[in-house]
Amino acid sequence: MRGSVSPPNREEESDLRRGPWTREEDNLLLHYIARHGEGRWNLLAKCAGLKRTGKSCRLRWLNYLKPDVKRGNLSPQEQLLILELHYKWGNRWSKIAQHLPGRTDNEIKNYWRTRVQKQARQLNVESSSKRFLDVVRLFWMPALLQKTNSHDSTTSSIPSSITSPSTSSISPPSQDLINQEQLPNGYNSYEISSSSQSQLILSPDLGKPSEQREIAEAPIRADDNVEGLISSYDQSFDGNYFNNMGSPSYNIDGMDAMPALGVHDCTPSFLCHVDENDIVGHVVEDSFWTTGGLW
DNA sequence: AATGAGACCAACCGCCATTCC
DNA sequence: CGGAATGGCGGTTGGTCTCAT
Repeated sequence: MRGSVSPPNREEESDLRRGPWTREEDNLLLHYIARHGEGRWNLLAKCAGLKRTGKSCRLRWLNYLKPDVKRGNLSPQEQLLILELHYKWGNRWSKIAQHLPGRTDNEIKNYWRTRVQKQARQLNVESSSKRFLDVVRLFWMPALLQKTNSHDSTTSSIPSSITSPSTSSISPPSQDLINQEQLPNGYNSYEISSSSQSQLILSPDLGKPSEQREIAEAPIRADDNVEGLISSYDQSFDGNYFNNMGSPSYNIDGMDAMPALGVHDCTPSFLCHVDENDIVGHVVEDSFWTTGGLW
């Protein structure tokens, strides 16, 4: 038998506290671990004078009190990494968490359930399905990547905040092209402005947005067959997220992009909406493009 | 100002594998 | 080797917060 702590009897069990931790409990746990280290959680709980199960103490420590636990929103880089790793490993939250320093499996799981699955629901697609993975890979990840670029590059002319695309998508003639930039992986960004807003448009090298309008396709609706479009991307996928001229793509609003899929107009360019409030912190992984073949 | 819906997240639960005696 | 304790994991729940009406 490991250790000498017997399981709580009925009386002790009814005495156990549950629910949110108090500051005093946190202090007890912190001080005990500082002196004696972690592990042997049932014993620890008892010795520390906590009326909690060992499991509860362990969870509190790992998910909240441990000094290296990072707080705050997930950065675009971290989100990218989660999408990438989930694609590889599925719901192996702890394994995924190992690759995001300071993030807990619980946090990643919560992120997946609240953000990612929500998008899948809105698309009427199983979040574990190939189809949804394709959507994530082809539309969401590039949007996040763009957020990453716009946040990381101090010299970039890509605006840090880009407004939501209108449903008409492509700029009317009254809008001015205020900046054009060649981005890595063979696509261009166009920053355009009107009196009320600016938009960032990403596209393969097809010319200015106003010219691209010529080949715009009919709007895509929720019940349209997205699969065919996805497979057309797959066929031409060579490490970039954009195929050649003539293939349709979607409006997409960064993190909140997925609801837009299927309900906004379809255009031959790629519209990003970046909410700068989402951008916090940094993470290291820079391997995304270099591992493009994986996708 | 009240309230209802939805989002978020900390905490719990149940199961399983491992460790220890 | 068997049984009990423990740790770890993924799924779920419920409380709180935010925002729209």
